[in-house]
Amino acid sequence: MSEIATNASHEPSYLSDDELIRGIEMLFYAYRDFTSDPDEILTRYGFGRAHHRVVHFVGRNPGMTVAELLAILKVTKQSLSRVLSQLVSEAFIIQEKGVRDRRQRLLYLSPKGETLFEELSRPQKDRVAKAYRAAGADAVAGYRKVLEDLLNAEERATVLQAVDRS
Amino acid sequence: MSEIATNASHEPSYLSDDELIRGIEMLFYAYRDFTSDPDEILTRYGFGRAHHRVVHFVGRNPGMTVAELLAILKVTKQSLSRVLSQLVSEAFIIQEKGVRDRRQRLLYLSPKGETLFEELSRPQKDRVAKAYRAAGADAVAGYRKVLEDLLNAEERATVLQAVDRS
DNA sequence: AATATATGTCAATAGTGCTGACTAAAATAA
DNA sequence: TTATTTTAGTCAGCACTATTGACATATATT
Repeated sequence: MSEIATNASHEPSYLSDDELIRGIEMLFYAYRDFTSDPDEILTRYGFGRAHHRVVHFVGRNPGMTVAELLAILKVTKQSLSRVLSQLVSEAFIIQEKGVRDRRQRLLYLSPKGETLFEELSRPQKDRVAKAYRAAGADAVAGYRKVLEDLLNAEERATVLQAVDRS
Repeated sequence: MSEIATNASHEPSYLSDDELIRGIEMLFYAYRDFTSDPDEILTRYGFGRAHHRVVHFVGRNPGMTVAELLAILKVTKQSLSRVLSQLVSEAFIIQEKGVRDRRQRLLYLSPKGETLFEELSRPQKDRVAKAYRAAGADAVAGYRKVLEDLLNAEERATVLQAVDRS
């Protein structure tokens, strides 16, 4: 077994095998509950989680390209294709040819798409706000720091840039 | 719009609309990368994430019943049935009749299952350990506090009990 | 003109989830 | 004892999300 599994006594307690597994499980539980509110709303539209992800990231990054979206979601273009086509044909998302590169399809939310974005993000923002309030400023900073350090190192810069774009 | 969306100036900055959305996105990114290592291992076994979740929670709660597992995973028994049957028929999981209630099927990992559990949890533990080390004790406490507060209130007690069982 | 890039599409397959309908066994209540 | 409830399992069918591979189109770059 590794030194982590055996938890040598000189390690801080939060690095014990047990605490690490708790950290894993907490993330599972939080993500499970976190997605439950939007899932309910999406069902009413006949959409799934994949649609939510597209609406979210296009809403946050108006004018992004399909390639950029693929890089964030880490799915294949064939997977994205289905949900994106639906969202476009049902007029939640608008595609415009790129001006600099006319091969690109720049993605925007329509007003209808904006409304869906708001509807989906409201319960999640409320949930995060409630947790942030309950936990306090220091805990929030710690939460963000740990999540950041959980990311694949090679993507940390990209993600932080994406998140900090606003 | 709600008071959260408009972010009245008397709110701390971490409760601004933008910071809340960052909190949402960080969770998405962390979960995305967090599941990537096990996913790769599972592919080699012909398994998916659902198998991982079963192996994990049975490994952590030896002798748990099917009903308990369903409550944690929040899926239907029909959904669980498929993956559980596979894991049993391939001898990763052992079912034993309950002694107190012989309708129950108490779930245990076989030695083979233990091995898979260890193999799957190793990269995740390493990832969490690395993040915890980098972030430090206070940040870890904050991380755990916020995740806890993100849970559905009515399940917080259950989850914390489950996580604290060890 | 040749090559590379960005996007889209068709076909086939896999994993995960759902509902509904049913069976079986065992526990519990009347 | 008999009736009801609980726990678990199973079968059929459907939907969503994801995959790979092959190919097409338009545009940009060299």
